[in-house]
Amino acid sequence: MPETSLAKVLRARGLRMTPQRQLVLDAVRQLGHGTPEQVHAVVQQTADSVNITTIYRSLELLEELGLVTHTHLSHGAPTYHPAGGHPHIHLVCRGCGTVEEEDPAVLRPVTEQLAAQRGFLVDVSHVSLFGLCASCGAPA
Amino acid sequence: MPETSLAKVLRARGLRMTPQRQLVLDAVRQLGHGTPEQVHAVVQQTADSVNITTIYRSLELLEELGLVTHTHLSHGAPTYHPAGGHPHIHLVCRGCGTVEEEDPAVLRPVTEQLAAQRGFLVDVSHVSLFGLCASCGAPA
DNA sequence: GTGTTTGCAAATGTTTTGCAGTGTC
DNA sequence: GACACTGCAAAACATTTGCAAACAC
Repeated sequence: MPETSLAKVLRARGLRMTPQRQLVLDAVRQLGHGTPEQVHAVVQQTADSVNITTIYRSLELLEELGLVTHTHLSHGAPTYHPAGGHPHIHLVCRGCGTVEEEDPAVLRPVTEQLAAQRGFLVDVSHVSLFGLCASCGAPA
Repeated sequence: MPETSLAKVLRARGLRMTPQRQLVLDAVRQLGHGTPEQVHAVVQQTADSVNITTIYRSLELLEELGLVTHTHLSHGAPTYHPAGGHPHIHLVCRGCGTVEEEDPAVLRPVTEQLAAQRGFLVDVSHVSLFGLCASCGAPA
């Protein structure tokens, strides 16, 4: 995980390296997964003048560059997370709102069946499952 | 599937039967699945003066009554569909945008594993899987 | 007639866009 | 010194709320 790869990737496209972009990427990595607002909050801890608009634009760019990806969780809130690392699916708890990550391998039986049966190719990198986590599911 | 059950369900709660509510329910059933805007469009074919606000309020009410449910699809767009019928999961094609329905039973292996391993209880009624349908997945 | 429901308008929250100034290369 | 990037303000969009008029019961 080369920390300076961002500059390199940007330059390869004729784009420019800026502190804001590095901060946004760092924030996503630190959060693991987070909404644009959460990313904004983290970035502002270091540079409080960074505008929310820049967060949106940077996230979009980083996604184009393949450094982050996003999914849509419960209420439709977009959630960004680092890409390139291990792929994973999301387990979203409706009780406490916690987001856990899980190995996409658990979906194997499902994806295989859907492919064989329907020809539908599931994009496992964008799967979110809703439900109740261990703490919320077990009554008190 | 009693078509007049709406009036009954409403009355049981001290609520009132209105044409708007029936139209919204009919529209959801006709669409199979649709966003509030799509529902609005369908309702307006019959009564063009119905306000979008009423669509939102009716959908919320119908959901409370257990007659429809909703999930969040790709871009976070809320999608409503009839409830009480057969439960199902959604297969959303990123290529053509088509939404197919599938038997939640295919998820059994996954839900069992997550329950045993993590204590996470998946709500199968709200599952959406993204990917490519047979037509879009197979090149031309 | 009473109380619920509707439609309109305005408020809200989130994301996008335009533009002039700033900073990177 | 060009041109990309940022910040600010305003626009766009989806959804929610307040309120008076209209309708179901």
